[in-house]
Amino acid sequence: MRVIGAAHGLEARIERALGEVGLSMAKFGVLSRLVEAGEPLTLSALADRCSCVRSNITQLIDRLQHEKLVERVADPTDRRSIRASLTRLGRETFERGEQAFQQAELHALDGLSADDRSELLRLAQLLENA
Amino acid sequence: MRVIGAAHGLEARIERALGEVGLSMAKFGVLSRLVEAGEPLTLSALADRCSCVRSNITQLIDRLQHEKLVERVADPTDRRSIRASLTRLGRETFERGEQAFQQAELHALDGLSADDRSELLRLAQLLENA
DNA sequence: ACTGCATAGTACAGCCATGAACGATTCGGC
DNA sequence: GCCGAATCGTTCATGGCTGTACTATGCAGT
Repeated sequence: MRVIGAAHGLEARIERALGEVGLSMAKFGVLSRLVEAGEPLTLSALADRCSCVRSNITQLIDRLQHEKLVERVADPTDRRSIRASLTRLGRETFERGEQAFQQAELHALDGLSADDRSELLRLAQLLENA
Repeated sequence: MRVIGAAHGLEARIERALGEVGLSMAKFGVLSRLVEAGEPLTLSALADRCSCVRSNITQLIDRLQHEKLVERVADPTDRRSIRASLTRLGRETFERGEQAFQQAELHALDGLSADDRSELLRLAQLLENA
């Protein structure tokens, strides 16, 4: 499936761009969800929004915490839960990642006309709901 | 990037289909290259054709060999090289994987018209060469 | 021949993702 | 109030992928 190969190429480009600020797609995804939520999120909530399993989030947060981009904070209303909270460094790193991401995105679509882009988006949505 | 999400969905479907004959995309890819080459390939050649690094092939072949789908055979002309050779079981498993793969591929594109499919292919190729 | 360099495969460490199993907590129904 | 079911996060095993080192071998050029 050629489509998959093309997508892998795209991913690699974005991954490379994010790599320059020390992020991966996975880490950037987590930071994005935290930023857009505007408040610390439960690890389960994070797993839902990242469309992955909870054990994956555990590891991702482990690494992000180790890099001081997020913190684990207790949830006062449910002692089972742990919330991931963005640190200042995390928020800053996200913003730099955002720049790199958008730049890579634009650069990747250089060769496509505006019509092509909207057509591509339409087909992608069609595929997802099939 | 919505396109990447759609591609992941596709991959998951194919992966599930291949799973029913005990294969993954990665393993199926290796078997495909061996079948299309028609002869045992060195691990480096395999890495080139699979567009991945050699250490990845080492592990993949480890697993395939463990499942008796391929064998490691010495290369008489270069004592550094090791060739991966399809077993009878490997060839049979590939053929069953081929069926599952094509079926999943067709099923995934159910919702697209013939025009949409060729358009999708065109855009994918455009993206790859950008 | 010998030395130096490229190549082949592997070992190892790390990242990302999954699924199964587990202890801790919460909650619903009785 | 108590018990069973659901939920929370973690751990472990497995698989796929990368990049870096390392050994063994081949291939110059001198």
